[in-house]
Amino acid sequence: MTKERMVNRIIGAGLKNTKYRVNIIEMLSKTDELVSAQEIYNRLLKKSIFINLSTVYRTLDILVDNKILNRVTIEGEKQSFYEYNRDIHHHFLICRGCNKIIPIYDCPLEDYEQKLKSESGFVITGHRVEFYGYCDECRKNLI
Amino acid sequence: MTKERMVNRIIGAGLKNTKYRVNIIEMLSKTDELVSAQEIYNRLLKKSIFINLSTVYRTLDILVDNKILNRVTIEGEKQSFYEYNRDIHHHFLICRGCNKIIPIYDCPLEDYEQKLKSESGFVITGHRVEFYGYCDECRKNLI
DNA sequence: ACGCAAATGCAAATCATTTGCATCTAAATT
DNA sequence: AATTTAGATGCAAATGATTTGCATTTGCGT
Ligand SMILES: [Mn+2]
Ligand SMILES: [Mn+2]
Ligand SMILES: [Zn+2]
Ligand SMILES: [Zn+2]
Repeated sequence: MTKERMVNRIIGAGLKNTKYRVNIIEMLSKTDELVSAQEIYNRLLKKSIFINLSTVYRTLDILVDNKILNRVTIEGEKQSFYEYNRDIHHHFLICRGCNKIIPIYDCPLEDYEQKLKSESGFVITGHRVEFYGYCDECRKNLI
Repeated sequence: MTKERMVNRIIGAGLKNTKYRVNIIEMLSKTDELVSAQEIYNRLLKKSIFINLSTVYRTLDILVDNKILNRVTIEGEKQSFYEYNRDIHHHFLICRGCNKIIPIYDCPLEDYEQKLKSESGFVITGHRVEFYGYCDECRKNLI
């Protein structure tokens, strides 16, 4: 993911090319972690990038609206998380021990959605799936 | 669900039997809707039951801790919703048009969880699944 | 009826997120 | 290159759901 491609995605969405937008896209495109707004702010600060927290929020909103990022909400967590949108349908495995969030690039629901559609009359436009449990490491610490 | 059984669930959990706890359990046990704390407050008010909103929250917390109710969070909604816990594993179908939430008493993930367990080394303790789309009625209004 | 721990009411605090408004900047236009 | 202006940003204050501290009340065992 070159800086040029990021700028192209920003401009392509009809947005102004600003350093903070590039910074945020850059950070998220380099990880598959889910990162909160506050954590984005903290990580930028660590790199001496002085963005205002409300600009972080506004930037995230706009980038989500333009499908450059995804907003993800996790059961039991009050803040939202963000990830770079790679246009790869996926779900999450979430450790209740260490709060690690692991993406799963696999979907068990494709067939089921068809079934649901015919049974319910609903037009299904998407779904969300999360698995909860304990990762290898945390499992060991469960006494 | 008789009032006596509700009182038994409360006492069985080691809690004091109070009118508000019974009122809230009673309300939720009579519907399969997901209801927010504020909406619970409003519905009680309509029946001239004058509970304080913070008591609603505290009661919900305790009843969730004691597995008498379930707390449910919905993608894109900031408040939590509550349902009576019937100990029946289920998921939800959510209409993006009218925000109707329909429980689905069926689970497409039982086999998949096993697979995931062996592949990831995770101990899986639960999952969450939601389907989003448009119900019959709202589909018609989609131009 | 008495005593105490638990439950409640009320007001204030908290926390993530949003907003109003003044100022600044990207980038289109002269 | 200077000018213009819509859109972006900073800052402080507002918001909305939820939580908390503390005084008062209530359920329930004695
Ligand atoms: Mn899927
Ligand atoms: Mn299931
Ligand atoms: Zn873990
Ligand atoms: Zn609908």
